[in-house]
Amino acid sequence: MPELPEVETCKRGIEPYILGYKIINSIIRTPSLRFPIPKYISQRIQGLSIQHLERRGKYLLLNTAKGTLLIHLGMSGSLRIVPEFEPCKKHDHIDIVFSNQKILRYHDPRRFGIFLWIESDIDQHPLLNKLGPEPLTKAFNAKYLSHALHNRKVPIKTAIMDSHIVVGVGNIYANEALYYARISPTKLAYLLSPKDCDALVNKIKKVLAKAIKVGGTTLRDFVGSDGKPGYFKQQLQVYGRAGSPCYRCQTTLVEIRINQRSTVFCPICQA
DNA sequence: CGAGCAACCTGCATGC
DNA sequence: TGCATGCAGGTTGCTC
Repeated sequence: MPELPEVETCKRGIEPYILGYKIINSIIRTPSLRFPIPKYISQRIQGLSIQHLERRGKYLLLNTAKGTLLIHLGMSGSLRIVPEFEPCKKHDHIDIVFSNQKILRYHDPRRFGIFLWIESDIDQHPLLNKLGPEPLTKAFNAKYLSHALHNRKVPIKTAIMDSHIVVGVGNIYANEALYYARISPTKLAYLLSPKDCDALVNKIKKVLAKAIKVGGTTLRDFVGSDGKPGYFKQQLQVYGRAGSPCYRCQTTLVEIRINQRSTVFCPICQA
C-alpha cells in the first residue's frame, strides 16, 4: 500500500537496520519486476555499505560509495527487515543480506515495483530527472502550484497526481486533499484561483503529514513481523466511502472515474 | 498539450 | 464448488 507516507514509513523503519552496514550477499529470486533486474546486481553490490537513505516521491534510494539502489514499491510492494534464515513466503522476490545478520526482504505480489542499481549520477536518471518538488517542502507552495497549473486543461485531480507537478500524491490522498480543500476533482486545473491553490497546497501537506504520523504506528508492526494494511484507513474522509454521508454536510458522497481511477467527493462541499 | 487506453501482474470480492 | 468478471494504493508509453 505504498503512497508517499507509506514509503517514508518504510524508509524510517529500515534505516536503523541497514544504514552503515555492509551488504554481504543478495538473492534475486524473481528478476521480472517492472524492469528486469540484471543478474550482475548481486556481484556489484556485494561488499558495499549503505551510506545514506533517501526518499524522492515514492522512490527509495539506498546510496553506497559506488552507486545507488533505486527501489519503488509499485502497487503492492513492501520491504521488511527479517532475521537471517527466515523462511520465504510467496512473492518474496529479493533478499539483501547485511553484515548485522539482518535481511532486507522485498515482497511484491503484483510485481509492478522497481529494483535497479544505478552507478551514474542519480539526479540524471530518467526516472528521477523530471520529478516535481516534494510536497512537504517549501518548494511546493501556492505560487509554484499556480504557475505549474497554468494552461493545464486537465482535471485538478489528474494534475496533482502528475509527478512532474508534485511527487508522491497518489489516488487516496488526491481524493482526501481535494475534499479538505473543498475543490471538485473535476475542476480544470487552470481554473483554480490563487486561493484554491493555497488551500490545496496546505491540505496536501496536511493530509500527507498526518498519514506519515500514523504510519509511524504501522512502522513497528511493519519492521517486527508483517506489514499491517492501512492503519490510516480509519481517518479517510472520502476514499472508499462512496454512497455514505459526507462527514461535514451529510450529503451522499459520489464516486466517478477520472483516468480510470476511483474518485470520491462531496457534490455539495466540493461544488 | 491532452484524452484515452494498454501494459506490466496477482489477489480478492462478487455474482452466477 | 468452480469459473468469469471487475477491481485495487503506480507509472510509462502509445495512439489519436
